[in-house]
Formats: sequence, structure tokens, C-alpha cells
Amino acid sequence: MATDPNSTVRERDKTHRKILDITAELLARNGYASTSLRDISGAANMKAGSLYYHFASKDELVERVLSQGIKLVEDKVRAAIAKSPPDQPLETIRNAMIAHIQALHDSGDYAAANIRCYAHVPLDIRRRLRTVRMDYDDVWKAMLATAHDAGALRKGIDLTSLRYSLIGIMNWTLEWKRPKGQSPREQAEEFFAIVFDGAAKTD
Amino acid sequence: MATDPNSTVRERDKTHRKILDITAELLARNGYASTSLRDISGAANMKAGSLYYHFASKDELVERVLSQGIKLVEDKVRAAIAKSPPDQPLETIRNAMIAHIQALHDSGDYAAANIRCYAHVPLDIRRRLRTVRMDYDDVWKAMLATAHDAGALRKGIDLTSLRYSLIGIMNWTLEWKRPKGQSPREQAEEFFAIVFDGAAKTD
DNA sequence: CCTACCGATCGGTAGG
DNA sequence: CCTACCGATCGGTAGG
Repeated sequence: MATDPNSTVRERDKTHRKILDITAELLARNGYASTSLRDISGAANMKAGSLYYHFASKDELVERVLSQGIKLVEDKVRAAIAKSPPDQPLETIRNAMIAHIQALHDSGDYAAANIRCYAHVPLDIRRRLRTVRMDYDDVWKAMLATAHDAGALRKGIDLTSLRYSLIGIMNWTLEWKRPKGQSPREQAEEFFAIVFDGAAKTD
Repeated sequence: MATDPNSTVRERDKTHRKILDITAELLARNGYASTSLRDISGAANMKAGSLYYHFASKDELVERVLSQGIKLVEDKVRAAIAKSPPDQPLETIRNAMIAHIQALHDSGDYAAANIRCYAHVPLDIRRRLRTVRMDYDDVWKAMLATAHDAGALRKGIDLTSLRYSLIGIMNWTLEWKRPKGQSPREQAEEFFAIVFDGAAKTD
């Protein structure tokens, strides 16, 4: 009869997390408007109205998933940068690329949900997500500026274009199936080589 | 009283086109499920039911917009390749990149609609769109293979990764506002330099 | 966490 | 191309 309050709290957190996981998966696969509360609750073995015991609205739920999608990637990338040799800026960038692509494909569907739904989510949510995106963008801005100041980059290169090139390459991997037998890490290393060593033959 | 049948036909084609243009804009901005037939018809100054005088269903309308989105880009890129010097494969790639990015931003919102809605559109539409995407992909496959065979690319480079790098960089430009004063052409040229000359300093 | 329900909106159709 | 309408589904709520 008597329930352990701690285990009850843990149960609720578990359900909480399960709902978020399911939402991430459905958002990534079907998009914002096509993901109904009934889809989500059904996959979580509950009724639509019951979601409101955990979240105040669909949009709160969505916003949490999408912002988590960035933060999970950002945390991994920050960690990879932190344990890279400070005197080897290119190696740091390489490790950041590996971390970013690995996180994209290993963080459930949170990151995919963000990338795929960002443009179509209600404006007030998007405005707040934009600041989260910019925070992560700052990580890359700083890393590339460091590499540039250290003289590791080609003279005259536009750091903004470089940053968007890298982000575009990495995020686009969500659009295609990975070539057979290639791990996210190998993928990232190949991308690094293309951008930094250059694709053209050097004589 | 008597109407010129030719002008009537032209009127209908004009309305046809207007509906497609509006649909492209709304799809790119709001996504597939959030774009209702009432939104579209309202913007075209007609009633929802009247759209069925022009199109059989929402999905037919959507599919036309999204497949046009690729074909408009593909046509421009093919044309750019055709008038490039056959003996300068890197110059050809550069021109193709310029054409792709220009078409992305100058073809109304058709291309943006495709890129943003592809993953969330009903499966049967997506399946057919996939073949359209693959046709365009073949253009890049052939172009890169030609450059490789001509010895213009770095030894050991993975052509698949290179192709996806380029497509990813270019399509990601839809996600951000273009830096002030930079034209799509200048953008494309900067991207070409990054990928083919390499971002790292060469000693 | 469920039952039962609300008003709003959706894609689509009949008949003109 | 419009009017008037259909059944289905949506996000959300009251009361338990």
C-alpha cells in the first residue's frame, strides 16, 4: 500500500524520458504538425490526455526535444575540444567533427528532430531555439578563430564560409544512409581530409 | 459573350502556376502538414474546394512542387556543365556549384520546399521523389568521376564523400541568411575554394 | 493517469 | 470556380 516516494519519483522521471524519446523519434520521422499527441501517447502506452500530467502542452514537449537535440551535440563537442591538444588546432577541429557526427547519429533522434523540424515549428519556439543554435555556433566560431590565429588556416579564407561548410557537410549526413561499413568516425575523418587537405590534386 | 478559347487556356495555366508558386512558398515556410488547402486557396483568392478544379489532391499538388524543386536546379546545373570547357574539370565543378546555389535561391521556393519537406511527406510521394533526387545525384556522380579520371582530384579521395560534402554545403545555405553583400555566386566561389584548394595552410 | 468531451480545423466531395 | 457540407482528427480540458 505504502509507496516509496523515491521510487515514485524515479518512475515518473522514467516515463518523462520515455515520452521525450518517443517524441524525438516521431518528430524526426514525421515532422512537427504530423506528430500528434495521440501518436506520442499511443507509443508510450497511455491516453492522449495523460500527457498533460507530464507536460503543459505539445509545444513545451517539442521545444524540450529540439533544444536537447542541440545540447547533446554541443556537450559532446565541447568535451572533445577540451581533451584535444591545445597546440594542435587542426587536430582539435578533427576531433570536434568526429564528436559532432557521432552525436548526431547516437543521440536518439533528438538532433535529427531539431534539424528536420526547426524551420516548421511555431515562431516563438523557433526564436528561443535560435539562441540555443547560436550558442553552439559560438563554439565553432571560437575554435576556427583559434586555428586561424595560430596560422593553421590558409590565408584569406573566410571563416564564416568555412564554419557553414563544416556544419552543412556534417548535418547533411542525416539525409542519406551511411555507406556500408563506414562508421561515423571514419565518415568524419574523410570529411576533414576533404575540407582541410583539399579535394584538388596538388602538384 | 464569346470567349477566346486560347486566352481561356492561358488564364487557366496562369492560375495553375500561381497555385504552384503559392504552395511552394507555404511548404518552404510552414512544412507539409501545416500547409492547408485553405491556406493555399486563400492566398490565391479562391475557395478551398476550387483547388480541385486544378489539382486532384493536396498530394498531387505537393508532389509537383517538390519534384519541380529538383528539376529547376538540375536544369540550371546541366546547362552550366554543358557550356564549361570540357578539358577543365575543376572549372566545370565550380560552374556547377555556382549554378546550383543560384538556382536554390532564385527558383521561387520550389527547391527550398523540396529540401525542407522531403523527409516528412507521405511515403508514396517520397518514393517517387527519391528517383528524381537520384537522377540529379547522377549528374554530380558523373561530373566528379570525370574530374577524377582526368587526374584533377587528390589521390585516394572518396568520391561519394566528396559528392555529399558538396551537396551538403550547398543545400545548407538555405538554413542561414546570406552574409551581407555576398551574392550566391561569391558564396559558391568561396565554397569551391574551401573544398578544392583546402582550408589548411600549405607550407 | 483515464474517460469523456469541447470547438476548431483538416482533406475532400456533391451539386451547381 | 463557389456553396455547403461530410467524417476524421486535432490540441486541449474537466472531473475524477
